[in-house]
Amino acid sequence: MSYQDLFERFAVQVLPLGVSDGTHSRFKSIARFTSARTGDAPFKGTSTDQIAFVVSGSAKLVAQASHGREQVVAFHFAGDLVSIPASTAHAYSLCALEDCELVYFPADEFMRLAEQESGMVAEVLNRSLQALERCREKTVALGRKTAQEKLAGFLVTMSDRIGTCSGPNREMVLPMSRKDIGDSLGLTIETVSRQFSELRSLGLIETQGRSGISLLKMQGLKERAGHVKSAA
Amino acid sequence: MSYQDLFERFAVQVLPLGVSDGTHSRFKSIARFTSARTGDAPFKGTSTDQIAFVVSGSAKLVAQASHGREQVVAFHFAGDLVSIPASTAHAYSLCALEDCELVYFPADEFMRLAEQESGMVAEVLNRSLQALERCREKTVALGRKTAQEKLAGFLVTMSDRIGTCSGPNREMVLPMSRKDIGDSLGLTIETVSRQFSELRSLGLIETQGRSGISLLKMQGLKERAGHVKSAA
DNA sequence: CGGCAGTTTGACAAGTCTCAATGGGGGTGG
DNA sequence: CCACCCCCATTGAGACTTGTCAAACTGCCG
Repeated sequence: MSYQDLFERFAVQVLPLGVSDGTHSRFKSIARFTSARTGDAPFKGTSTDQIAFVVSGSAKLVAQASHGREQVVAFHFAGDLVSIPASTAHAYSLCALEDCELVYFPADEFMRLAEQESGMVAEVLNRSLQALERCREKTVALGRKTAQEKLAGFLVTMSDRIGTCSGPNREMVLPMSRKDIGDSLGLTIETVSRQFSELRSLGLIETQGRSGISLLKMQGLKERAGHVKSAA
Repeated sequence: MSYQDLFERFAVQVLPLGVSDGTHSRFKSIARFTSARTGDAPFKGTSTDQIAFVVSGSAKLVAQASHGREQVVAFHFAGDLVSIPASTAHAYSLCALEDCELVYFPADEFMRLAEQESGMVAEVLNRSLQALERCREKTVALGRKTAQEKLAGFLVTMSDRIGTCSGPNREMVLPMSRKDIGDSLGLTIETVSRQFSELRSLGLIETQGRSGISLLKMQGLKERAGHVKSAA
């Protein structure tokens, strides 16, 4: 896809309707582009905050702790806007799960421009609040849930984001490996695998190959995710 | 403190400089006020998103999972703006650690008004991004750190927010109990207590009574917090 | 079809949780 | 102002979930 087209995808989804031509072209002048192949981490070691828009593909936002430990902070898909902080206590990077096309900006310039269009800041704020909400939910899972609850909750959440309906079931193709899932849930590969087997033997899911998943009993999965009753 | 004064505290810290009188008074007209005594949770069970400004005191944002498990998602102090979501998979509430004075708003009305002042949305966005950053750092701690690293990191972070310098050391009075700390770090009271003892016997901290803490060796604590080297 | 990376499964170790008892701080009432 | 008492914190022993190490298996790609 041409840079022109990539930018337009960003503009349609993020710039508010009726944005002035001037703002449109100013964003275009500071936009940068990159294609990341699976496994690439284009922002690794960045010394300034970045804002990236995922035009296509999927990616994981990874934080690195000492002793080579990695924590997946969030997964992102086409249409998502991701803020990638410069290194603080932990080093962050955005790593492609599938080949990705990205439009990105230095965060400070992006914010400066955005402030000139109030609808634009509001759009970014909405997306940030959504990211905050997801991060809070992940916090609860990491802090207070068992391995099985973590995986059940993960599958339910993912099916909302990338799943398709198939009769009463939901199906999806996970773009991430068992290691990525483990690094996201604070578990090891082995524990993730054991819990997949457990959910399979409980009849809650079926798997097709390495990445195909069918959720057979959404209700049962949600119950096992350890949510509070009020959440229907 | 009078409602008038409470609102002015909010206005000075959150409304942008040079905001119009109209906006100022519109915010004032939707503002609500409450005083929470230690242990009170004024937004428990709210069915709509709320935005709260902490004028004085300190509070914890708590998420409730099944089986009575609680996860402290964030601690907040005077001057903080907190977004409290209506219940989703988990029920959230803001609970006072010390007596609090709060100014709050229904989130939807707040956002609608904010959008009319671009500087206002930008201010809220900045604060949200800071909250997101803190939440991400917590995610790393919960997912990939040992009990000792969690507590060391917690003490370092808290000292940045509420600590005072005392020669080469940093001192603080923690407003939260061991249970709150455990619920924040995904640990039990007992494990938190054991790690306090361990850090004490390593000569990294001293404690005065239940809540007084002196951090004696910041460098040593940061190393034990499991941060990556690059973070000086 | 063959090789390899990723996944599954098993046995064992370790860190944290649970349950229980003791100790101490700090607030309250005399 | 002091003493008492209750709640929180600390410490200990044993159980359990998850991590670690190792081996076998299997999709998937060339």
